[in-house]
Amino acid sequence: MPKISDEKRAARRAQILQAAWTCFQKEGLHATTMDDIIRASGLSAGAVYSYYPSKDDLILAAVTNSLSGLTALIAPLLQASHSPAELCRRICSTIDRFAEREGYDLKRIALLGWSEAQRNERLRATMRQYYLEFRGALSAAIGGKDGAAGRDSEEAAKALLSLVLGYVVQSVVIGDVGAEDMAEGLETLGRMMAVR
Amino acid sequence: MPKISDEKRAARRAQILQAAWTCFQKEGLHATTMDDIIRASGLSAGAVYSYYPSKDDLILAAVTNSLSGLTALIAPLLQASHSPAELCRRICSTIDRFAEREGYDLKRIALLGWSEAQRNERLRATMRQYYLEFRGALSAAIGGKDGAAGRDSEEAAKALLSLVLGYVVQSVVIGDVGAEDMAEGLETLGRMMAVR
Amino acid sequence: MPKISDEKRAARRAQILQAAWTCFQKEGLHATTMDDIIRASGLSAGAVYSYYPSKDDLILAAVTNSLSGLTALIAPLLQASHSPAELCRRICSTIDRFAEREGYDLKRIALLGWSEAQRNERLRATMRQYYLEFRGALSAAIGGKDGAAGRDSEEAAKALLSLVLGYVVQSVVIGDVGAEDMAEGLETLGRMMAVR
Amino acid sequence: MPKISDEKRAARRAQILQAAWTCFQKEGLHATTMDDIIRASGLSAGAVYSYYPSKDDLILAAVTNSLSGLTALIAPLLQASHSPAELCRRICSTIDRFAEREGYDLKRIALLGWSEAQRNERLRATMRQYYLEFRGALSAAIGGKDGAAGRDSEEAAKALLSLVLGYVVQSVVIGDVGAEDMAEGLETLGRMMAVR
DNA sequence: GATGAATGAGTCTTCATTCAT
DNA sequence: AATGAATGAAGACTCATTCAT
Repeated sequence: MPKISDEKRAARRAQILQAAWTCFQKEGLHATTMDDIIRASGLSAGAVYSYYPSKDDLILAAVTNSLSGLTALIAPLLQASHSPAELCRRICSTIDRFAEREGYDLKRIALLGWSEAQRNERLRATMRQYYLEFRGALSAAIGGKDGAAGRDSEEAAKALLSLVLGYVVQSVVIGDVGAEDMAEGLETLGRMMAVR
Repeated sequence: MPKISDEKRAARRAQILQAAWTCFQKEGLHATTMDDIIRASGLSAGAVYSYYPSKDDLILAAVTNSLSGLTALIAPLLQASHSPAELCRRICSTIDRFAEREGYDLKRIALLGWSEAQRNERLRATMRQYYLEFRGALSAAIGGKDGAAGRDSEEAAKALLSLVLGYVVQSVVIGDVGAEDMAEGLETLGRMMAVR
Repeated sequence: MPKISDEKRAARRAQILQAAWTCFQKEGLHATTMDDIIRASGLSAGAVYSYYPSKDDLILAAVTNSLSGLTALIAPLLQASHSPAELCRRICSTIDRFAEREGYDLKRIALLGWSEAQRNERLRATMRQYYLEFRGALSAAIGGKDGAAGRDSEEAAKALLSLVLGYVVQSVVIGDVGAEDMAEGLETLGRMMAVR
Repeated sequence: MPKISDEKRAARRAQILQAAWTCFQKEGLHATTMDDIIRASGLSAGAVYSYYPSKDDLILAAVTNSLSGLTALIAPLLQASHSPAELCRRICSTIDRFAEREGYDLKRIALLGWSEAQRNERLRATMRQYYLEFRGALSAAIGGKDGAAGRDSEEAAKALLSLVLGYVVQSVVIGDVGAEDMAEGLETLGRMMAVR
């Protein structure tokens, strides 16, 4: 029987993760020092290190956690039957809503994560896996509609994922895009190609 | 060594930038030390610092330089009349080709830049400006075709840019996408929406 | 290492300050590197920096500390009633004695401090305040004797302070003066002026 | 026959020294970089180094030069017959006047020099020699009056020199003293001792 | 003689991590 | 289990001096 209950442990981990998130997104992954996180968490250095044995673990956990949090929110959207544009709009909106939570902006974390993934093997593998699964779900959601899964819906899912990822980039780097833009832009592009 | 010629100066700057690129993309922006760059450049610390007064300047120059190099390659594509899917394919292909140059991968630099832009004012402004102009050119290239500029082609350009940015992200983070996927995926999505 | 006691903290600060003093007076303020001090203190770089956040802080602390140490020694002299010459002799002797402590020469520190004060705002303010107070006490000690405070004793205090400061300079730069010289020199000057 | 005339050489040396003075007094001896001096002098690095082979030489030259400049101004005062107080007033006034010259404050240079002398053998020897001679002249000027040179006038000269040196320190560090204060303060002290 | 670009050892400081208490 | 003081290996940057042209 551990001296500390499992719930307590989980609560501590969440507390630390929350502090890390807040710091990471405010300062970036590298400009954030362990001391920043330690202070923000209200715990001692030793305590933080007993829960997360290194800064890299904390980064991995922060990214993983935010990714799976998002998945939970998006999964339901993929069950219903929507047009690609509608699906795109809903996914982007959901990301926006997720991003608005106190002290935590998923979009910024995402950009930080992609950057970090380039030199962090474990993080890269985790993110790769996540995006692969997400894209698979996207493919199923699209392809399921007309039974024509396979190559076509794979490519469509890649394009759709790009729209979502590109939306995140534009939001953070340019800042003047909304979920509507993606959906309606996609429809316009569709019409332009149909005209031919 | 009396006054150095302007060409020589430019050559030195390029030499340093090349060294910085190589290191940045191999190690990431922060894991790369000035010492790495100095050693890779074959110059002394003082020499490097006399050309670029700080690491941040070097980062800004590396990103700016890669962005404008890309612009030069992409601009011609925007003059010809292509369908959105075709345009998308060509842009992505061009990025791929640009990325294949020795010791220099634009896509990775892009991800690093987006991440860094979040805490580097100057870099953020520079990138924002660049993407805004690129998207403007995209809008003109699309809208010009059927005379329907304005809101519609703005949104279409936003979607198209997302496709390209998302392509970059998927290339680096997942690694299994090609320019074809974006183009054909977009066409499939168009068909799916037309069917309705 | 859990919370350290206040005495221990103070002891550490003193230990570092002592190391700094020794180095400063041996090498001068700027020729002394933080590494010198760190090595002399027997602590690690991080430890030293956790007690004094910068080299400037260490300089300020070293000067302030030596000034206030001296004050404690001189204050009693100002209570008793002495002729100006006698007062001058006693102050200079006290400085000499203070200077003889192991690894610490107040006179040299003083010269270093005056020099540094010219480009260190905080140090300048601190020293100015100290000398002003010391001169005030001198004025009171002199003026109190014959009830003639005011302008006269102010000027006399300025002259007396000069005698002391000049004694410090001559001691360090020339090296052939003693407390006696100041006292008897002053008396001689007095006699020379009285004769007229 | 040198390629450059002797006058030209001397002019160049003076030009460099003037630049050095200005920088030294503005920034201090160590905060002034050779580059500062080089830029202020309007010459090239190589040129400056051909006239003064090191920064230490420049420091020594700047201090020596200012000391001998002062000597020239003070020497005449020592010829005339003045009371000690009067002599003190005149010397201090002369220093003040000397200090007011454009871009050059003797007092500040003096403090910098004393500090530097502690770790610069050559500078220390030079200054020591200068002050010894100055004090000798002082002793002669005082002692000459009543023919009683020797121990008494030696001590009186030491005290008088202290008055002057202390005046410089108080001027720079406190800032509220004038030549009058020294003279009248000395007279007051004399009277106070005579009363006894 | 003059130039100024280049050198590179040396400076101050930070910060992820450990471990004695 | 928890604490937080201590560690020390880097890191970014500077600057007196040199020497090829």
